[in-house]
Order: sequence, then C-alpha cells, then structure tokens
Amino acid sequence: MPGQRSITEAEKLVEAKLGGTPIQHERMAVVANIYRAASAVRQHLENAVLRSSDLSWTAFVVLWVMWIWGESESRHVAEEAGISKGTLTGVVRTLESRGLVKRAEHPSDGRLLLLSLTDEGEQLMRRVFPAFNAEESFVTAGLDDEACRALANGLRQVVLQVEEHGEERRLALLDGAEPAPRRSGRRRRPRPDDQG
Amino acid sequence: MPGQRSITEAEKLVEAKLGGTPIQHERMAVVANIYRAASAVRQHLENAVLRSSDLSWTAFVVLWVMWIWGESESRHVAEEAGISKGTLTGVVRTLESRGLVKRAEHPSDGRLLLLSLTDEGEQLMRRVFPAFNAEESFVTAGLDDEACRALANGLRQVVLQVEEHGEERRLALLDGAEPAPRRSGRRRRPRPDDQG
DNA sequence: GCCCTATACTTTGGACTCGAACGATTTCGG
DNA sequence: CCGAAATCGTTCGAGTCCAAAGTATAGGGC
Repeated sequence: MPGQRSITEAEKLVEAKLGGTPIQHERMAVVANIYRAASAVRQHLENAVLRSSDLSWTAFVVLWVMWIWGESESRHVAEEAGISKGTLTGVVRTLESRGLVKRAEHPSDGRLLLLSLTDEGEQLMRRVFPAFNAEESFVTAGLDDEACRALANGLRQVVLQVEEHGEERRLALLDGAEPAPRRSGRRRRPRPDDQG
Repeated sequence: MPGQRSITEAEKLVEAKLGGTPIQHERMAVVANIYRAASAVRQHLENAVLRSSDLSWTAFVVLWVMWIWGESESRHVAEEAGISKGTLTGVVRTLESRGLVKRAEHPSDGRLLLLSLTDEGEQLMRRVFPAFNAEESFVTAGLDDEACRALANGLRQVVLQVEEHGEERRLALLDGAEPAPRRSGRRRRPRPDDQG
C-alpha cells in the first residue's frame, strides 16, 4: 500500500516545497489518515457486506437510522444520516421501490413526511446488521478495547471542534464575504432586475 | 449536533433491537466516528478553503499528489489520491481545461500518461496549501500534539488492517462465490454470436 | 378569505464516483 | 514474426451527492 507508506515521506517533500512556511505535520497526518481510514472502511464494508444485499453505503445508513429510531420525519432521517434532503428523496425512492421502506403522511402537518421500515426492511436489517458489525470488529481488530475508546474519543473531539466552532471560523476566514457558490450544482437563475 | 449526541443513545436502542445478539459497541463507535469525522473535516475544508479557489476535495487531492511527487504516471496519481482510474480521467480533464495540469506522453511506453502541474498549478498550490494546513490545524485544535500522534496511529492501524487482510477476509466471507457485481456500471455489449 | 412569510419535501442541474467494457500498446511465447 | 496475454488510459452506465429552484402546506395579520 504505497499510499500509506508514503505519508511520512510526503511530509519531507512538503517541507522541501515549503521550506519557509511552517507546516503542522501531526495535524496533516491526522486529517490524511481520517480520510484514508474512512475510505478503506467504507470500501471494505460495501464489498464484504452490503453489496451482496445490493445496498449502497448511504442506503444502509438510511435504513439503519429508521431501524434504530423507528418512524421518523424525513428531515430528521436526513440529518442523522448525514445527507441532504435532496439526496434522501432519491434514496428513499429506491428503497421504497424495493419494498424496504414506507412513507406516511403526518397526521396534522401536511408538509411532513414520515418514514419507516416495512416488515421486509426490518428483516433485512436483522440479517445484515450483525454481519455489518462483525466487519466493524474486523477493521478495528488491530486495536484493543482501550485503544478503540481512545480512538473514538479523539475522533469525537474533531467532530465537536468542527460542529461547535466551524461556522464561526468560516465566517472569520471569509470576513463576511459570501461563501462562494460551489461550481457544480444548479445555477442561480438570472433575475430580470439584476445588474446586467 | 443531534447526530453526534445520539451515538451512545443509539447504542442502547441497538441493544434493545438485538437483545440476543452480542454487539461490539466500541467497534461500532469507532467506525461511526471515523465516518462522521471524515465528513465534517471534508466539509469544513471545502467550505473554508477550497471553494474560494473553486476546487473540489478530489481535485485538491489530485493536485496535491502531483505537487508533492512531481511529474507522475497517471496510475500512480490515482492510487495515491485514492480514486479510480476512471474518476481520475474526468478530474484531470477538468483541471487541464483550467490550465492547472498538463499531460505528456511517456517517452518509451505509449500506454502511459504523465501528469504534472503547470506553473499556474504550482502557484495555486503554493497559495492554497498553507491555508489548507491551517484548517487542518483548526479541526484538530481540540487535541494536543501527543493526542494527534495517538489518533493518527490508531487510524493507521485501521488502514493497515484493511489493506493487509481485507482482501483475504472478503474471500473467506464470500467463500469463493463471485463478488456480486455492483448494480450500477457498464453493461456488456451484446455480441452477435451470443446465445439469444 | 387573502396575502405574506416560513417551512417541508421534490425536482433539477452539474460534478463526481466506481467498476466493467473497450481500444491502444507493449510484452511474452513460440 | 505473429498471436495471446497483460496493462494502460478512456468511455460508459447507473448511481450518489449537494444546493438552487420549484411546489405545497402552515400560520399570522387583517
């Protein structure tokens, strides 16, 4: 695995590239490894567990949220699953067509959509989740329980830092400027009263 | 941040769902937090640093690889960047159209493609990388240097486990069965002499 | 009842993603 | 010297993903 092995070597090359500028190597290594680990874990779980049930990672996460939390409003499902509402719409469409998920109207608010697993979806999760958890154990087999707790705590610190101070940090960096639209995605429609 | 806060609560609900089956909670928390941290970090870096230079995460990683390693064969760039060859083709097309990357033929092997940064690409990385590293420091600000090293090492263990034993594990799990083709992907073109 | 605003889900546009299939090229075996 | 096998980059199909735009519902003021 040349990628992994090259991290420390890469740091030396970065040093050479930016001799003057001080670089935080430990911090760089943490971020690089978080992303590498996430990719490796996701790929392993997709290949070893999910693909045989024809589930994508995202589809599984969505099912998991509904399984654990029971019938939920779709916005909560999206937030828990860490995807946008727009993405959730498509995922739910797929899962509904496969009979794993059902939709229901909210009794008092017609805007809300309630999502829940079908019986078939329940059965699927009862079957798939133990296999999924077994592979979670496999990918962390190089760590003992104590190291697992430490690792999970360290990662929690990172998540907390971003969630508690990230917004404020972005604002400070951009100094009040607009967040610069992303290149992809739907374009803002030109308004007739805009400056031409 | 309901997602983060709910992890331990979710574990209790999982317990209820699978009372009989033993679940490895620490392992589950590690995997969940790896993915959560990766998403949070990526999103912060995209919003705070990359978007203002109109770069996606993947585009930045590809530029970084070429910047650090210099002119490289495209297959190595894909592997270092952790993306497939097919994805790299598209990313390079975008970056080349923006004048950040140039292609060159390999002098002795006509199959190979050599990639390198243009001067403009070099300038971009000299400008963007320090800002990127500053945000790497920000997202890990909740950890001291020692904790950073520990975290990076723990993640390295996970990556190593998957890279060293993942393939073998997948084979054992599927027990010789075909790896189940992914649902999406290019279909075989019908041949005239196939059974019809 | 009507307007206005806020909120929720859906649709849409564009980039990104994997991995199979494909064409071009090199290397191997004879 | 020629065909087979291997390897490279590219194309293609199906799908994911975000965020802007669009549609529908809810609630307040009058």
